[in-house]
Amino acid sequence: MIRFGLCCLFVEAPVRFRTATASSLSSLSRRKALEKLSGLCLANSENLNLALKAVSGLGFGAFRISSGLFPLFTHPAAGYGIDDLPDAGKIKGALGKACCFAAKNDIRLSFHPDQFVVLSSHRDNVVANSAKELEYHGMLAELVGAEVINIHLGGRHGGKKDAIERFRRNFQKLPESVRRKLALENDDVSYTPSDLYELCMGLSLPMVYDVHHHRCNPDGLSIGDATGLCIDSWKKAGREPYFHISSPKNLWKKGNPRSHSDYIDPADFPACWLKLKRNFTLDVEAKAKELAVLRLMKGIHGHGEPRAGRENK
DNA sequence: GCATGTCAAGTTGTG
DNA sequence: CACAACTTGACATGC
Repeated sequence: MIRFGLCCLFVEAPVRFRTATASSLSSLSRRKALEKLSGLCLANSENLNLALKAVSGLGFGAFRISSGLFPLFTHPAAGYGIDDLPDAGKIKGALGKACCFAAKNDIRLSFHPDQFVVLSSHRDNVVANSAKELEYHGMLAELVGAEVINIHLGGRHGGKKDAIERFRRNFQKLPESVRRKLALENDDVSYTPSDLYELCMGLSLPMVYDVHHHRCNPDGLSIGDATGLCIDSWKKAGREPYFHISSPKNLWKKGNPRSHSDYIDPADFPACWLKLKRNFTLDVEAKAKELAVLRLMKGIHGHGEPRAGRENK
């Protein structure tokens, strides 16, 4: 069984998350700023409940929660703690409700902190900010019962070998509560599944397999082989493997193949995934959001096998 | 109202 | 060297 996952947003379902800019808050008193942030956090926590209901209603089994759920939480000037917010109690209540709903309806929750989290950076302040950001995600994950915080390894200053060592060192300094939720994903320019596998197994860190990134940044492994490595890394912890899929804009023609298209081209769905005996989670990264997930589900379950294609490239 | 420029942050590759 | 790409849209501003 494939557990299909939606990433962060909806295009059709009336669920929207709110945000604020640091500059707009800077003109307010601290008290006013915290009031405004509190309202946004509460609205977003309630919107998360709407999002999970929609996810469940559409028949999806996973949801990636936007990192912006608490706007500007780690910002150097505008940042705050949850207990600084006037609505802290209500916010925690709404998140607890989301947690229960997800558990009851078997919705797997994850986070994917953005590109600013670079544990392999050679710059101390970048690493410190990354740790802060991960602790924020860890706190939210505890409150909503999210299982996975998925990140990339990061840059490769000084060569991949050195960068991996920096990552290892900085990873080990993170609180245990954060470490046990982290997962590492192959990226589209630097680190391939082969680059990550040994590190992941050594740190008991599961590996998220993004097949599109693997096609952009290949390592000689077939998709089947890389899928196997990913499954291994999750099996070790007795957890369900996690994959990502997306299709490039412009159908692999010239231009940047890295940007995402509205829908998943059925030919981009690896045929070998249909033969897997074990359950897995598949996040669908596509601009048409829930419509793209629905279309892919229909393509897989409704009309037999998708066309086999690009098995290794 | 509505159009449009702007948002905290890192790293890499392209034109 | 500027800019786009990475989960992206929503907010703030000015007409």
